Amino acid sequence: MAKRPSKRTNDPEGLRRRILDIAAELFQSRGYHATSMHDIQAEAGVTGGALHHHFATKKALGMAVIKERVFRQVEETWIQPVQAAKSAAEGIRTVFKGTIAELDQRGRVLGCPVNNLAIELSLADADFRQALHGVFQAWRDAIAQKLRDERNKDVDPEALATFVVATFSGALALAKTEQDTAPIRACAKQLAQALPIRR
Amino acid sequence: MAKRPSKRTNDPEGLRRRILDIAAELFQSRGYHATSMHDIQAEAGVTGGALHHHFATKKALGMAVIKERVFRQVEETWIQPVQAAKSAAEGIRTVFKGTIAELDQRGRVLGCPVNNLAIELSLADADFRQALHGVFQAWRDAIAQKLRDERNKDVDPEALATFVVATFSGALALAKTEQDTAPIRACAKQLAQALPIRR
DNA sequence: TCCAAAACAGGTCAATCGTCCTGTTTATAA
DNA sequence: TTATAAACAGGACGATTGACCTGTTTTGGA
Repeated sequence: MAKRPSKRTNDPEGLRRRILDIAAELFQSRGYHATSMHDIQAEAGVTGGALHHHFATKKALGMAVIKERVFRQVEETWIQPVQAAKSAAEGIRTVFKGTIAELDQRGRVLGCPVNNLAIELSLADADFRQALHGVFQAWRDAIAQKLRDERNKDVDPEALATFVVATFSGALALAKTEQDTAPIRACAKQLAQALPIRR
Repeated sequence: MAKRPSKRTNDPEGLRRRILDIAAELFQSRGYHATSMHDIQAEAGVTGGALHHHFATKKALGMAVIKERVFRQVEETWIQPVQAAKSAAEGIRTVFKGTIAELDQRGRVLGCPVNNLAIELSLADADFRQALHGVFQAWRDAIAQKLRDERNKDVDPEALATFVVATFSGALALAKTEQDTAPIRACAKQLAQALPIRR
């Protein structure tokens, strides 16, 4: 018995994931306000009904992007590598090197996903600010914890972790404006001198 | 003879300056895309005709804000103080300290004006990117030149200057998201250790 | 005094924004 | 099978956006 050619197959999780992926991509490359719901609709290939079904408002979509995409990116590119490294300094160096290599390979520098949204949305909405603050905090905490484990009395773990996060975010902002990884390389070099236990 | 009560007094330069001031303020606190021409019109107390007469497009207004306001802010808060300081390290420390004091006094942290616009506009428009790149360059050059004057063989002036600019921008982004100057203080402390000739 | 250009007033315009509506199809459990 | 809710289609909605237009007033040089 031949199956009637179904016109549609419901896949709520897959659709939701596709919308989130596209939204995260567009929010990073164009910014939140410069990306319209229609853009996301067209780019993801979904109808307005489907988009509204999964995310009733643009803010809900933005919050989901932060909590389910941006946070995960920070976990993957920073938190896990730092935890897995044999020392904080080693982990930080590795992440910088990896970032530079990845961006050199790709054409464009889009900047730091957390920082991009943080700057555009922190003052616009309290919920956005809190969510982004949480991402920064987790990022910083992972580095601080690694530094704490090393029990180096010359090191202030919290301050140094904040310093690393700030420098990375700033370096990517400069690289974005310059469309070149040179600023990141300069910061990686200078930061290496400021990190403990050179080896 | 009593003067006829004139309904209007033309003051093109004053009006232009007022529009630029308001636009710079709104672009910094709300962002470029989140600020409408109507917002600027209302906030500056000018008519649509006057606004359009001085700035035909929003982009033209944005470019003028970058070149005539943001650039000037960087000159005043960074370039001049660094040039006037007895050493680069001393100048950098002074600017950080001044920024912290100013922000602690004020309620809100709006972030770095250059960085705010750079992140939102660098990928959106080539002219914006170039203009903002120029501001970053002037900022960095001033610090690099001061470092070069000191002829310290252990210091790479360009790299260290980039490092300082990145750290400052990133620190203000963190402070903006946290609405607290703590990240800037942490960065100032860590940066001081990385600067040459501690005194 | 006269006149051309600049400065400004006040509103219109199509396009686009985010939201939401009604209807249809698909999946799920009884 | 049947009922019920979730998933999705496709557009409509009023509000707002940036641009710009015509008309009036002011200004400064001839």
